[in-house]
Amino acid sequence: MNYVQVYIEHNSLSLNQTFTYQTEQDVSVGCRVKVPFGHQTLIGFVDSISNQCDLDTVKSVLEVLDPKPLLNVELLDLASWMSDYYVTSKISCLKTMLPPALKPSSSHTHVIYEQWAMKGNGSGSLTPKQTTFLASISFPCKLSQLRKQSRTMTQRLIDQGYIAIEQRPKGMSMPASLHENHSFTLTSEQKQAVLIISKSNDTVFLLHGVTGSGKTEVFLQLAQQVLSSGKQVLFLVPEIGLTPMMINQVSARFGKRIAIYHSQLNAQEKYDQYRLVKEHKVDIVVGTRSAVFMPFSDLGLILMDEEHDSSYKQENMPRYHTRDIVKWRANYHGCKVVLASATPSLESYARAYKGVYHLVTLTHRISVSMPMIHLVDMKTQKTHFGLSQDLLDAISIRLNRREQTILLLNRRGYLPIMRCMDCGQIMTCPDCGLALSYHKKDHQLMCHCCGRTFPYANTCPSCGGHHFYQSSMGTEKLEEQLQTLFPSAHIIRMDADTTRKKRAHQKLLSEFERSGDILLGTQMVAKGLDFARVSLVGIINADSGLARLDFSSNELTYDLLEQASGRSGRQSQQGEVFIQTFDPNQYVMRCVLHHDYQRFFKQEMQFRHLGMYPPYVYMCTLIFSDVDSNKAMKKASQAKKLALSVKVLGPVEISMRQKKARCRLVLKAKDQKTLHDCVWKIAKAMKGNIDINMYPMLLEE
DNA sequence: AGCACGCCGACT
DNA sequence: GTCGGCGTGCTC
Repeated sequence: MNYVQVYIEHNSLSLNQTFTYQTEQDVSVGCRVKVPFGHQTLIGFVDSISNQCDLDTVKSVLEVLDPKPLLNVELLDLASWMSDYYVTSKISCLKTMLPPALKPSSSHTHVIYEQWAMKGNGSGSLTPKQTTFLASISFPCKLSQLRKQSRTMTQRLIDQGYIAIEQRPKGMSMPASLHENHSFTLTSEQKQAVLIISKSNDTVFLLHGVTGSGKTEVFLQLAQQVLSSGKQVLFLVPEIGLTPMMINQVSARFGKRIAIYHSQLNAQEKYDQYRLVKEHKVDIVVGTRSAVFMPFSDLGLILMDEEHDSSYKQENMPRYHTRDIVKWRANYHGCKVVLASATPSLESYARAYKGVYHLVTLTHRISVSMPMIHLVDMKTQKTHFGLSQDLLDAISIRLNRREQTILLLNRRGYLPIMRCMDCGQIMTCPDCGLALSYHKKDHQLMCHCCGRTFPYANTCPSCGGHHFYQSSMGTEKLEEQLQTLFPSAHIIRMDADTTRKKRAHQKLLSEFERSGDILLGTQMVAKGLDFARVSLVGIINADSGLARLDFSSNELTYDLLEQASGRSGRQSQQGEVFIQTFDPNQYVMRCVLHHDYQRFFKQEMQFRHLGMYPPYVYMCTLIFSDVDSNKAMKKASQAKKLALSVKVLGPVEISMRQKKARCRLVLKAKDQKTLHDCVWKIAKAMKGNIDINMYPMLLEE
């Protein structure tokens, strides 16, 4: 008789312990089992196995679900470390590591495959017609497309092996491998960077390269070296939808032995990719946050592009940061890590500054110089619908020259705030207490915090008035107004509303590349896009991020402005950027004006030092919620009494969530271990009735 | 997290 | 007398 210690499928920290069951079946550590637990039957993860037990009541395992462990030793170790490091339940860590298909009680959804034609090395003679047909094909392409052109010739070419067939899950794009035999000439700076990283004995590198300095090529060269030594490479990107060019480049270079893993894949697709890695059938994985848990056996290099990006931090439990996981795994595999960004996180740059990371810098753009920045002082400019005359003139010039413009407005919807002209009331969400936005297309009000929608009746709920202030605007309204100003322009709007459908990103972007004049959108247009004809970027409301008074709002604003600027003038002509601000002397604006990251870093570090914020301290937020706001406050105060060894801010009441009032404590400590121990102490005392966010990137929820 | 147990007030 | 509130504590 064997006894197994299992973690139960409950995310609560109060159940973060093993329970012992008996079984006669074969089981190993890392398998899932079905067990009775109280009045319910649940799925658990086997943590350890023993042949004796000192408990008097032990129930039996009902069913062993996996013949083989789902996770290897490395990943099981990683889960333990994560659970401890982020003060979360171990089961939540184990669950996030698995593709959804392997999560408990998943119903397998079937994928539809489609056939792709690949270039094959066929033999046998061809007729002249067949030869020209074969030459006209740009591989890879969909087989159905070829069949449409000529069914018989396609079949003949397949039979003779000139066309090879590959099964691909439907919807997965196959990049054209046009660049296959392209020669890659590196600038001396790039060569130097590759050399330093590959020759050095250090493990973590911070590659700081201005936008357009060719970080990708450095990545690809490093990856090539590691791949040729037979090891695997993990290439992390912030969000797949926003970096299609990057994916195309990587897959064009490394062809078939690549797995692409991101949140938009369905369960089956994810499972397929997961298995490819597990069975060592691929050598390189390109993916988002969740790809950091791929079951590599022999990892040789981890590349993390745009390392400062906030999408690397998971906002649900467990609230891990990909960078931490990357470093842990690199340490386990004894491999190198390259963190790269044009605007590194203060945390990483501070570490590089201290020599903890090896700093490598790329200062030159490859083809053209950095874009010219104009700070537009909105206090003195005359404006039309929130657009300054300078920016409007610049747009007209681009339209005449058939060049493209990108406009950034960080608010979606039509009217972001509905304030009644009669009583001054703002319409708010009953669940969150935050302002509702009016969306004209659906004719409804939406809460951008929880997504709840309400029908719009053009009536103020408190006084019955019918008039609302029209002063603010979101992307939907901007699009409408731009269209009246430039009636013949082809305007494409990209925000959370227009990209809801699968693959909508790609559709909008390729439409823009083909025939668009103006691309307008929220944050998502600021990053990673690389269009040759874009020579103007306009940032409509550059100050909006600074008003939030979060410790990281300056950093986020600098990052957004610098990244957005980088979209302008990437290939032939020098780009221009118009930043509309009410405070052009603010230091974030000054630093962006001169593309001076160093100066921004030094100034911001001073501010962080004065305010005792990261990276000078380790920080954690604790949120207590209750339908009764007094009770939430009471819980928070109670917890505060336990936090003797660290500095505590709060409790403060923050916005509601799911009809519950919330109170927040912020804990800070100079020493990581002090903070860690203190949070665990509180977590145990409060029995998990608490929302913990270790090392948050933002305070505001 | 669920769910039972248990200890108090107000109702056919 | 009983129904039902939700505080406390247990689940191998």
